[in-house]
Amino acid sequence: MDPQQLISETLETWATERPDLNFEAMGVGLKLDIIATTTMGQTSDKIADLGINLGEFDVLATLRRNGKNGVLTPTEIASAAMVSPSGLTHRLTQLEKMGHIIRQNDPNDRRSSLVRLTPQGRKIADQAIERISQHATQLVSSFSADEVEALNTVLDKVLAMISQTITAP
Amino acid sequence: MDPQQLISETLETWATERPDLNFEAMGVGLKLDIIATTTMGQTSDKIADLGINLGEFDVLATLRRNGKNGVLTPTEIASAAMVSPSGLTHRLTQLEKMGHIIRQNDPNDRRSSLVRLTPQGRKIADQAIERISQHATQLVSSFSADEVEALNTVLDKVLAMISQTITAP
DNA sequence: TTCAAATTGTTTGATGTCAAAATAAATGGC
DNA sequence: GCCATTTATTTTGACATCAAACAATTTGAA
Repeated sequence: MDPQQLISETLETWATERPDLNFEAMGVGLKLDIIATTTMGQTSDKIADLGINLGEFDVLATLRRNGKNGVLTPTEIASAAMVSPSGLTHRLTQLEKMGHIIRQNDPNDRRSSLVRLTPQGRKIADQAIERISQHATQLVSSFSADEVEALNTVLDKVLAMISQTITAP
Repeated sequence: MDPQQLISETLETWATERPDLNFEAMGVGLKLDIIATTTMGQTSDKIADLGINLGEFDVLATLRRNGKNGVLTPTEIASAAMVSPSGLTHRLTQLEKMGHIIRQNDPNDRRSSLVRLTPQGRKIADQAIERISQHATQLVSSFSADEVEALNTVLDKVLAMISQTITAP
């Protein structure tokens, strides 16, 4: 079913059934969610033939962005990738199997380990980021610079609102 | 890690490592994704004590919005809830266990069935939609009517863009 | 120094989802 | 009317994720 029609129908029928409630804000949230889900799905498709999913890309990207070293601890990666410890362990295991990273002992802390990007992993990360940035650019290609600017401004405001809610639940 | 800082750091470091690429659009996508994920997580928390998750709420809501009948076939629900057939089966099974819906035989088509909202399920749906709409309203409470209007306009434009991409992959 | 508390990464168990196969029934061209 | 095709739902198998329990190690206060 067409997302736009689905959203407008949902809001209209709710307004009929529950005229005591206000659904304008919920409509914004609904749109945001569908946009995010759809675009992320498309992005995932763009890199599928590289053999990685978005979560695994996130790990490679975090390492790739970390300057020349390409070395981080699992804790550091988990924080940057916003993934649970157990989720990260799984991603690292997969990436290690593919040869995109290696796990080494941390000489300073035997509880920890060092995750290092391999040359092959770096290559995959570079190919993926090219496709991902281009796909995003294509999606907003119909917007003017002013419109993108305005969009960024309002999104930043929402993000600030959300951060408040996180720190004070 | 703070989402805003995470996004800005990500964009800055990518710009350093890959100055040949443009990351402005990707930044918009990143913000959208984090906003959607975070707000949906908060929304999920708001209804957790009702014993349902967002997917299950979506099913109840689809039935609740369907006028006085509160009866739909699984296929109709799956289309409206944008969930796979197998995913819907699982949701229906859970909801039936809780007593929020019942599955009846479709007298006109023996392959199909009729999913009916119980009075209990209707009550849960009503409680949930109250909390969800209020939470959304609270999240955009710092925006003026004009700002919400502008946000809706730009989101509609993005949605239209996405629908194109879907129909022509 | 010693040992309780905190930290790090992994394992385990559960959940929710999807794709594909399976099952059952309706439809339509001949 | 027959039978191949389509449609509706469920089942199966796989996967990514998380929370909680766990094992190993470090830290810090008495």
